[in-house]
Amino acid sequence: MRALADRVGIRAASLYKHVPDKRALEVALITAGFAEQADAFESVGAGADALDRIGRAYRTWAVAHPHLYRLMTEGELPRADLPPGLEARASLPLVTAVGGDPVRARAAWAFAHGMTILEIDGRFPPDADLDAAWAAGVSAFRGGDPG
Amino acid sequence: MRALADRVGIRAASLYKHVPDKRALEVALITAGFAEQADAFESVGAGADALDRIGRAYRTWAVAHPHLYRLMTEGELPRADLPPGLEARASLPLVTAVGGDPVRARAAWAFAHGMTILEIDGRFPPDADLDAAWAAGVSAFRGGDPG
DNA sequence: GTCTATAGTGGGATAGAC
DNA sequence: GTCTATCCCACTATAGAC
Repeated sequence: MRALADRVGIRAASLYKHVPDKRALEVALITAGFAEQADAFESVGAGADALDRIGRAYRTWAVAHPHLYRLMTEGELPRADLPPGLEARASLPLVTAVGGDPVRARAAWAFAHGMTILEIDGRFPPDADLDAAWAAGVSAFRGGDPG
Repeated sequence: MRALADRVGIRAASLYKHVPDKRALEVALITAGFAEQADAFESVGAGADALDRIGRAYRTWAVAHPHLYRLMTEGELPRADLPPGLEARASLPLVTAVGGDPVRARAAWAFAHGMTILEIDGRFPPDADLDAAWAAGVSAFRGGDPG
């Protein structure tokens, strides 16, 4: 709260005239983040390479907002305090891109999140080719369902 | 440190007679964790379903040690303070299971980590079938490389 | 190797004047 | 809506007696 107040140019105590507590502020940020993500994913459109383009949009957005991405994906999601339908709206493009199967979409999301959070946390070896890893994952989830 | 001291039955200050600081303790825990993981992954053996069994071993171990798993995968990895070769030993079974391609192994690891950390953090919807999602991911990375 | 006591830091939040 | 002043708590770590 103090760091934020510094950025805004006021004292930390003054923030509590605008927001009840720290968590409410976080929820507002998370809400804005999901809305931005939804816009980004919807803008890639449909087509054969939709999954590839969603993957790129996912990574690009997260790397551009690493702290917000971490806030959005770590710990309990405050579903009750989020605008109804927002989470579904942000995830719909991916579900569509993998053919409508929510199970497959969940797996693809786990891959994307794993790649992203490991990159943000600097966990990959310095020489790792992350573009290639993303391509391998996207290609794995693009193919027909053999299972 | 106080919670640990309580568990051990001594005062927090006394811990510093055994370990220089908190980080050294964490590094010791991380080292033990990787050794345990390596044992678990090596014990699945080779074969056509090695990838499936490694996936199950990965998830089982992580869910059994959620706090240690988080400690091992969050933030910077203290590579310089880890026993040489330990990280490689823990990851070798996966690399072998995906056919020796480190890029493909990296993608499969990202999927496994994504599934795992999202499950530990309770981020999946309550009705999500995680067994099915794991199966979908494993099947995606088991198939031949079309990309 | 254990203890008590304490230093030092940081962070969330409130009270009340203006 | 901003400020100053302050409270309260949690936490890592050290000093020094035993």
